[in-house]
Order: sequence, then C-alpha cells, then structure tokens
Amino acid sequence: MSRTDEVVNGIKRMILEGTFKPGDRLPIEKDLAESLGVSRGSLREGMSALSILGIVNIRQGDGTYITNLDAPQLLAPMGFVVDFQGQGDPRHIHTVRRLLECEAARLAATRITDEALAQAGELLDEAARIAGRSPQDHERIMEIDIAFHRIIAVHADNPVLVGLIEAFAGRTLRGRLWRSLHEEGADRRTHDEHVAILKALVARDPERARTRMANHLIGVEESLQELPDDADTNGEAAGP
Amino acid sequence: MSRTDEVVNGIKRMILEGTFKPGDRLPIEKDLAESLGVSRGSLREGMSALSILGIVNIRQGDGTYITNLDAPQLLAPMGFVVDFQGQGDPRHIHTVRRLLECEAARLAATRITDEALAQAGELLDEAARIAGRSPQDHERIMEIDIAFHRIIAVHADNPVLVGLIEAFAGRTLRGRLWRSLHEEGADRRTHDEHVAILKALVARDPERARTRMANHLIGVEESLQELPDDADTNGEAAGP
DNA sequence: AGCCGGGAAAACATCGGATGTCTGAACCCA
DNA sequence: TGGGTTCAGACATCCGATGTTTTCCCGGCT
Repeated sequence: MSRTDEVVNGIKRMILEGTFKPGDRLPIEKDLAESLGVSRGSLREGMSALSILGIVNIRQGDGTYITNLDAPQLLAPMGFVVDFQGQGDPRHIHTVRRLLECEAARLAATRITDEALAQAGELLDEAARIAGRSPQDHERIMEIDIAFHRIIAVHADNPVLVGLIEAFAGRTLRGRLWRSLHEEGADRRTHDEHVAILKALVARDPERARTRMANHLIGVEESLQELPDDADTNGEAAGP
Repeated sequence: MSRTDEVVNGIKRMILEGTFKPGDRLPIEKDLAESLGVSRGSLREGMSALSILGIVNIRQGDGTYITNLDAPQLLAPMGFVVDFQGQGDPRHIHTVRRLLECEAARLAATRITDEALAQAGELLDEAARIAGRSPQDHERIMEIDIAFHRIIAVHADNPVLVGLIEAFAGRTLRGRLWRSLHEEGADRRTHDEHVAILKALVARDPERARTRMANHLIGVEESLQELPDDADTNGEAAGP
C-alpha cells in the first residue's frame, strides 16, 4: 500500500473510530504527518485526495476541516462517472436515473410538505411565463427544470437517494440533453409533464406520481435516442 | 481554483477530448507537469486524487495509465459513502440498495444466460452443503451470498447499475449485517429466499424475480431494524 | 536459434526544506 | 470604545536529492 493510501485509510479510520467528527478541525499538517508516520508531502497528497472525495475541506491560511459527511456531498465526485461513462452511451446512466427519480417521486408523494408543493408550483408558473415570451431564456428554464426535480428528490427524505440523483441528473447530462429538446419545441411537452407530476404530488398519490415521473423520463430518453452522438466540447476552461 | 483542481480538470478534459484514451500511458510526470503549467509536486497531488478516484492507474517504475473507465471501477470509491453515511443509520442506504437490486433482478430475468443460471445454482448448492455441516463456514457463506447477488447484477447488462450495487452491497455493509443474521439461524430463510429468486430467474419471469428479490431484501432490512444501535466497543480515543 | 540472467536506464515514490500567500486575531492608537 | 494595523499560524507551491521498482536490452549459455 502506498503512503498516500496509508494516509487516506488512516484518516478514514480515525473518522470511523470517532477521533474526528464532522466539522472538526484537524491538527496541522506537520503534527498529522508525524502521527501517521509519513512526510508532509505524502500527507498532502492524501489530504488532496480526501478533499476531492469531499471528505475534508482544506482552507488555505485557516486549516483543514472534516466536512459534514452527508451523502450528497460525498456522492458529488460521481459526476466524473457520468461524464466518462455517458460519453458514448448515455442510456445506461439514464436508465438508472429513471429508476432513482421514479422512486423519489413515489416517496415524495407521501412526505412532501405543503410549502415545497407551493414552491414547485411557483417554479412551474415561472416556466410557463418564460415560455410565453418571445426571447426564451433557456438557461433559466433549465435551472427551473433542475430545481423542480431537486425539490422532489429532497422530499423523498433519503439523503443517499438525493446524492445519487444530484450526481446522475446534474448539469452535465442535462446540458447535453437540452439542445435536442428545446429545438423541437418540446418545452411545452416537458412543462405539461411537470404539471402532471405536480398534480399527482398534490393529490398525495404515490403510484400516480411514480407513473407520471416515469412517463416524463421516458420521453426524455426517447429524445435522447434520436440524435446519434453529440460530441460537444464544453470547456470549463481553467483560468491562468 | 487550486493547482490540484487544475490538474484534475485538465486531465479530465483531455480524456473527454480524446487526447488520452482508456489504457493509454500518460507522458512522464515532468512533461505532463510542464504541459499543464504546474510543478511536479502539484501534478502529483492531482494524479494521486485521480488514482484514488479510479481514473488513472499509477505503477511505480513503469508509468501512469488511464484505466478502462468502466462504471464499476469508477464507482468503487463510493464505498466511503456507505462507510460514513451508514454509521448511524443504514436504513437509507439499504432502501437504495433494495431499489437497485430489485431492478437488477427484473432486468436479469430476461437477459441472464444459461451458464450464469447454472453457476448461480452451483453456488446455492454449495451453500446448502455448508449449512448442513456442523462447523459452518460463515465467511464462505457470505462470499457465496455476495457472489450470488453479483451474478444477478452483472446480468442486468447495465454497468452503471452494477457499479452502484457493488458499492452499496459490498463487504462493509454485509459484514455489519451478518452478525445479526446468522445468530438467529436465519441462514436457512436467506437460503430459501435465494432459491426462490433463482427459480424466478430460471422461469425468465421479470416481475416474479423482482418480487422475490424485494421480499428477500425486506427480510434483511427487518433483521436490521431489530437491533437498535450497534455501538462497537472501540475505546481508543487517541488524543495527541 | 532460442532461452536465460544480469545490469543499465527509465519512471515513479518519498522526503526535507524554502518561500509565497491567505486568514484570523491580537494589538495598538485615536 | 471602535477601528485600523500588524503579526503569527497554516496551507500552497516549488525545488532538488535520493530511494525503489519495473522494464528492457544485451551478452552469454544451451
């Protein structure tokens, strides 16, 4: 096992044993390196990995802190999987996404709060208003789409499910889908489907909510299959 | 954005653009650091993170290679989530696991090969033989359990689904479940449920397979709920 | 001709130190 | 007492040196 793995597993073990708790500030690099028996450079490699995994939060000039360790945060790096795996064949990913979001809709139907339902309704109203105007703000519509699905996911009351949905239905996948959808004027159909989902949620009907969500996502999947292969190079170009 | 993130995103971008393909050997650290405009140390921090994420494979004395980038490999580090999140409350994780495995069983019913069915049957036979002996090899039984579920997952023909199931139903979670299960002599019930699942798969009946799997996992969940909170007695609160 | 072992070279692994930069808080002055 | 300033702490980055592992070539042996 490399020194880096030693560091990662060491910190992981200490967290599991309760030595460090979420929100805690870790000892300074020098002391931590000493207590793990590695040099500061090796320690930093390990800490960097932990930081990318979302387990610790490193703040320059301040210190290193354990994150809250909640599922969405820890599942965030899974976006890599979506980017890489979805390259040639997004169908597998979307199959899983449909499975997850359908279950979320089913669970949310009995657990969602009235406030959340009102909020979701306002989002759809705003989407309807934007759709009526001539220069449609597609960026905003996409945000509303994501926010709507997020509300449902959150109110399934299962942080693990939320984390997975966030990772699988994040901006990357949506962005690729969007062009194919809005070009055909499918905004309207998408909006109608969203309304149907909301209606089922308001009725607190789990099976209806699940079915409406399934119908919605199957529609998205079919739009996806039509276009062959969209290789777009979006640069999250790093600065200087 | 820190240099480390620059490295991670830089490599990620190059992979997505096709500069590097799975299995490719990357340039040596010195050249790669130069082309990314960072020092070798910073590059190594980033590469270490990529290695832990399962995106590259670093072999000392040889070089750094892009992995095959398949879903199971990329989803492996998600075991962290199970370990941390499942600490106090494994129910959320197990709910997701049940969702995933039920879908896998449903899909596998129509896709599984005769060879795989035969293999699964042999596993269950072996489990039955072990259960009959007096000094029961629980370690081997657990391996068989994992292998049985894995066969089903793999034959759902969805690598993303396989990756998620591997992460959520791995050794860590099973290990915690095991004590509560085998102490009550529930091996027999588990085995019977496995046989029922296999029977449904042999019949190529998706809904029956799904239901049998659901029944099996609900049983596991109930065993889980019975024991209140397994506070392991580890008392090494090491305070430096 | 084919096989095998040794050694050189390549490449990563690890380390220690030096310097830059940012943050937070104590401190000083009005 | 309030506000600005300074200072110590901590991470970020880079550099150079040395150890370790693997690969691969080359010479000798069968």
